[in-house]
Amino acid sequence: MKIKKEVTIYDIAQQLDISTATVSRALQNNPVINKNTRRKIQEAARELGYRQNTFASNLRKQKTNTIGIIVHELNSNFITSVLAGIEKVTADAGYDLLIAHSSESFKKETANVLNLFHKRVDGLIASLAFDTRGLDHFQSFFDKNIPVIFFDRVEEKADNTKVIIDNFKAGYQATKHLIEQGCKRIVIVTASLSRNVYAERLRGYKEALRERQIKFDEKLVLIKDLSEKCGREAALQILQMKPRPDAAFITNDFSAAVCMQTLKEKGIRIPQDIAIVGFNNDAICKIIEPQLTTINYPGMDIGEMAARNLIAHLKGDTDIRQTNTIIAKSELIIRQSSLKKGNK
Amino acid sequence: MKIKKEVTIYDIAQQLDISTATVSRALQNNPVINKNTRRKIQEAARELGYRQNTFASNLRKQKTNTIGIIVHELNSNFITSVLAGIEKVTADAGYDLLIAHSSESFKKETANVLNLFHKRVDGLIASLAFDTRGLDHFQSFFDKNIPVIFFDRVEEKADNTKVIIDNFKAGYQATKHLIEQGCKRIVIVTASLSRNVYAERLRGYKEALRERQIKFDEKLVLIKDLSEKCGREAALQILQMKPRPDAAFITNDFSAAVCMQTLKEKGIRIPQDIAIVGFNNDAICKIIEPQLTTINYPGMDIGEMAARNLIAHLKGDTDIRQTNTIIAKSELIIRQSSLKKGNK
DNA sequence: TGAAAAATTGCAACTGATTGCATTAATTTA
DNA sequence: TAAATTAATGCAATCAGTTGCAATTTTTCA
Repeated sequence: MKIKKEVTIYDIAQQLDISTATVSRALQNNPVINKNTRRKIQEAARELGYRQNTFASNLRKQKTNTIGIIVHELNSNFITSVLAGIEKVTADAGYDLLIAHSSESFKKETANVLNLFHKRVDGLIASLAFDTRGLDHFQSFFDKNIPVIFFDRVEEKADNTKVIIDNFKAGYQATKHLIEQGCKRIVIVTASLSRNVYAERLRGYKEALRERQIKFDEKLVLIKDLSEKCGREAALQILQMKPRPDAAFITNDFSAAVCMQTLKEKGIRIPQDIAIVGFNNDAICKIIEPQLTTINYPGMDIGEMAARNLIAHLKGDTDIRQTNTIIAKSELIIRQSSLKKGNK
Repeated sequence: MKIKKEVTIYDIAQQLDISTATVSRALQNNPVINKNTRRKIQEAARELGYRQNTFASNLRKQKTNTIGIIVHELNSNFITSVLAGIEKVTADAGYDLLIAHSSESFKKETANVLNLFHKRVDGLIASLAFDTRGLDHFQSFFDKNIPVIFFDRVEEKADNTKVIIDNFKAGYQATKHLIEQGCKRIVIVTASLSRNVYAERLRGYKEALRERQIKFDEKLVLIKDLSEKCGREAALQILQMKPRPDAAFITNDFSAAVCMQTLKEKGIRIPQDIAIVGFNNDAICKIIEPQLTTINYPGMDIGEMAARNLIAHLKGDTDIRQTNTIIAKSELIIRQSSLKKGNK
């Protein structure tokens, strides 16, 4: 099979005996070109099987119509919803997406940022890795005034636009709910406190305790990585504690599910012996036994907000430096795993 | 803040008073350039904050070093593992990935194919959407001899390289296992039979029945979309059937989990009343109660194989037309949900 | 020391589309 | 009908690298 030569606007121009300038304009539907000519050119393009060379175009136009996205992982319901939300907005506006994921590694994140910078994305939407500290690796973007919007895992102090939920409130609500169920010794399983989301959730937890005059006990705070393994570990640690805790707020649904299962294996009844609250409202919440009380994390909304905001920047509707923090609504969803009422 | 002007190889050339040709070669670490010159140029590039213009480069080189990936969804464990496998291989070989997903829509898939074609990916790895029929929408790739490799959801008749598991065998094993547990009326929940994977699994199911002289009953085949809703529906349908089935082979773990849960709610005991086998070996298998027997679908391996094969094509090690079908190993993983032994 | 070989470097064409400005053609107006 | 508008098209520079081939410099070896 012969490989067909690539068709360019020169070929079209030649065939119709007109200039490439006219062809280029016609293909962009520029009204300055005569309607008939335009139609003729577009037809010829179709017939010849012309495809635009994005590189030549990007090179000349000095922009890519592409938005870069950096997330920590792909395999969570939350992230998938965020992506869906972003896609919904950007597709309409005619932008392409370039998705990179850091596997929770700062090193990979840095590489991704650099890569997307080289690829010259017009803007960036990012959620930071676990161990990312500071935003120096985004400096290249800041220097060139390329808009960057963060979501979920953000750098709180930094002066950037961010889309987040009120993690403090979420932590507070979850804890308050557990207290209202009569729990007094509430374990909290969370991740590195240098990551805003986790620090805030803990702060909310503390506040709820304080409000009800329950003394905060350092030993009930378990800092983990929110993996499968960590769910198991947390369960075992909980079993070792005495007096035994009567509730656990595990800031990730999957870990919570594993933890709950491990506890059940050891003969602990949920929620009677230990009440459990997760975080995210992943699909698993509803298929485990008992169903998991959790915080709904509205990924789709967050994605949409981030994308909409970014596009506003790109269109010049808003100044990049006019940064702000957008708070999405989250809420406590109460299911069986935390309802001790029957126990009273 | 002033936006810095972009640094090009011309700037570097000027500063060092050499030609752009030398700069270009040096930045590619071309050994034809003197080591010292190379070092000097690379240093200057770093100092000036030079970043390569990929478009100019791609335009001239006529290739992108990018591999396109089209999947039906992102939010499954299986797909995520495949992506991880692909990434592992391609990253080493210096390729970038462009990931698109079709949301199970043929229309979106077509758009994605076109888009990646315009983006001039050097090769493509794809898994087809539910309702995709034929491969005409890939014709542009075939015409230009751009290698395309399919995995999981493939078009069986088509003459392309594909990486799959032996779905027939998987269906056979799952069914045989259930029969060995003493089950006689085995429901199979699967998806559109025009999609190879599902058709094959059903064929395996039939074969296992035939072998044990169990009559095949059309009414026990439920064609669904393998969503959450479908798990619930399947459960309700099963409850309606009389005599009641004693097993269900649900070709998707998540659906199986939902189905199982619904059955449990209705007072059915698993596996005593109804044994259940899923498909994929997603993480949920181990966190539901009872743990789910399933078919392990080695996503990572499949991704690696597909990527390795594609890269071999790209490097010219193998002819694109020398297509083949690569079968990855899959296996039955037996857990509680199907073990009726205690029942006998 | 001088010629041949090897190592470096540079020239200039090339990749394909876009766009400011000039030119030409068509239409309107006085 | 000539001048003035308006509409349509083309010229040619530009975007930033890459690379075949030629030219130059350096090294090697007799």
